[in-house]
Amino acid sequence: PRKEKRGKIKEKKSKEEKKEKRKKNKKKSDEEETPQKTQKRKSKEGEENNNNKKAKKEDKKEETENKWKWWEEEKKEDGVKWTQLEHRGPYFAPLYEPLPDDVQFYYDGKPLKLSLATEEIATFYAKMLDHEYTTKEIFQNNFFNDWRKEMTSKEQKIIKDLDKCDFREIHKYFVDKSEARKALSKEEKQKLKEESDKIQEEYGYCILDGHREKIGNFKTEPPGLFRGRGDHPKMGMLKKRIMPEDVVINCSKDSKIPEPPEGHKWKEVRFDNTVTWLASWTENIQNTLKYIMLNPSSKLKGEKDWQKYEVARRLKDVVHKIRAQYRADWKSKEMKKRQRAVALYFIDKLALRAGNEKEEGETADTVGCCSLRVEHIKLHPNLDGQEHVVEFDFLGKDSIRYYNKVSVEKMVFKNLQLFMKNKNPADDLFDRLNTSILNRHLQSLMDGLSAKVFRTYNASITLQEQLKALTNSEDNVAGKLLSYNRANRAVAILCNHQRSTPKTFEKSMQNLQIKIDAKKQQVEEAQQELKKAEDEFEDTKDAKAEANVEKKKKLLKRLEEQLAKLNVQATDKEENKQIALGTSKLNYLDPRISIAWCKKFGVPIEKIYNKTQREKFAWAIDMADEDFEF
DNA sequence: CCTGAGACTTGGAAGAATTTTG
DNA sequence: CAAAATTCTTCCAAGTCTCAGG
Repeated sequence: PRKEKRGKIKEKKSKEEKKEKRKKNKKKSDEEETPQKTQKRKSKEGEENNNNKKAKKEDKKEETENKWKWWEEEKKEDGVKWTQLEHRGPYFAPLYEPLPDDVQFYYDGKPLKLSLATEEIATFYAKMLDHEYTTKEIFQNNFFNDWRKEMTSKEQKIIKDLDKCDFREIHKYFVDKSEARKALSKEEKQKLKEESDKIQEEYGYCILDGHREKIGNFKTEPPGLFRGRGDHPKMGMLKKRIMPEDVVINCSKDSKIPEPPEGHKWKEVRFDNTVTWLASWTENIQNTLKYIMLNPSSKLKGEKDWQKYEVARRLKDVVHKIRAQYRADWKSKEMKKRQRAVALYFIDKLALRAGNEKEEGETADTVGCCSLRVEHIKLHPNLDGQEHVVEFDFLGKDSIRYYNKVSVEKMVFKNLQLFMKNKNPADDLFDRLNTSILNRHLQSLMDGLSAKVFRTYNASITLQEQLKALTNSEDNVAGKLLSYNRANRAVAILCNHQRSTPKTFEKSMQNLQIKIDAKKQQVEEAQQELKKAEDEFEDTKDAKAEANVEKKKKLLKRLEEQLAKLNVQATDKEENKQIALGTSKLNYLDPRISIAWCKKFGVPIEKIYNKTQREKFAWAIDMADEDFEF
């Protein structure tokens, strides 16, 4: 309680202090708004109903006024995460609604009425019918196995072959249903939205140390079929419905303890203030825990995030020493040390993940640095004019392929040859190393250092360097944003953050090209018209003609700018085809670097961070000025 | 040291909402 | 204004890493 008080007082005080600052900021950002935008807003004003607008405005006000600036408070003692935690417990997935009687399941061509539980599981499969998953044998087998377990003995006797099961009518029912939902009237949609807002309002927040904080995932996961990524041995297995009896609640002793749904009990209620989760349950596929935790905008998550970047910044001070040491260790007499040094080199240079061991047969076969196998690399003494080239080809996290050809130092190359000698393709490359050995070593080099810190550090430092190299202060905002995206992209490539090419990519690229061509045409026409106007002015020398010249000049300039913008867009799009920027932006790049860049070059923060991102990075937005250096 | 449990971060895809376009 | 395109949000799987206990 004492702590809480102190926090509150501090908050109040700081609020007053910041009021001035905020005012200034607001003015500034208002001014910075483009005229276009203001105009749009104005034109909207007329149509939109006043009530709505007012409500929105108040909403916005509240947002800025009530924010908890936890980063201005003193830290809690080690290991204690909160002193007060109150919430409503998870929101449970809706119960199964039976199919209407005219929607039937067919076995061997004949309609078959299923028991409720069996029918529910059948709908899981039916819903996925046009997904590639259902064509895979493992998926089908796992599903059928688990499905049969839940059948009545009578059903078990009849349903013996998945190929004889016809789910198409059920499938169609759900397709139609989702179409119908899309086609609802505005009012009906509004009503649905209000209902979900109400649930969000009730279950989506908790009270943490006197502050209302948003929860990240307040709903239990609905039952369904497990979809792993890549070649997952468990794909298609039945994910069971979570019941209150499965759920452990965590909250503070003196808080209002959440009520389980009527007729039910919690598995357990505990009061553990050394952890950050509000509720947990064990998931039946991998037998691991799942948690309900806070939203990234919360203090608990934000503080940790901030701390992560501070650790990475400390690495910056010692990284030269560490690099010198692992280079020296390449020549160590101890095999163990050599392997450690080469692995660390990969982690540092290529931003590979640590690579924990995984239980065989339980998950897809993926690897990281320490778990690389001989079959994952090829050594080329010479390749495409480069020496000592290592060709990596393996599946990493989420079964995303890592493919890279890297020219490495001679000593690394020699070591790799040594590590691979007399081994089978399926043998571990670093047979004397694992993540715990590596991390123990790293911890001894710097407090808080582990393998993943290198990824954070290299990502952030790369962004900072790239921004420095690419940004041209003469550019307009669009040009600067292209530079930002390119810097971001360099990081995403480093971290191997890939996405599948969007389905609409080719088409939208074509459309853009058409637009560019049309704009070029316009520019040419405008040039001709300007010429004509100039000639006319030459002849007549009258004021009207002069004004006309000015007008045409302006038009041309505007068109040229628009063309440039389109070209920038096209470049950006093409370069981004298979790169996913989101993960690095959200998890690896110290937000203060981006914010400092925005401030320095007069780019509004909203251009690089959307609302959610600004909420997550509120701490950074508040504390970073344009001089921030990572 | 090794092992497994536990807690927490990181990841792309899919679905929903919003904006742009024709 | 509807359809298409784009952006944002949700979903939940899959990593990392620490710690307790043998």
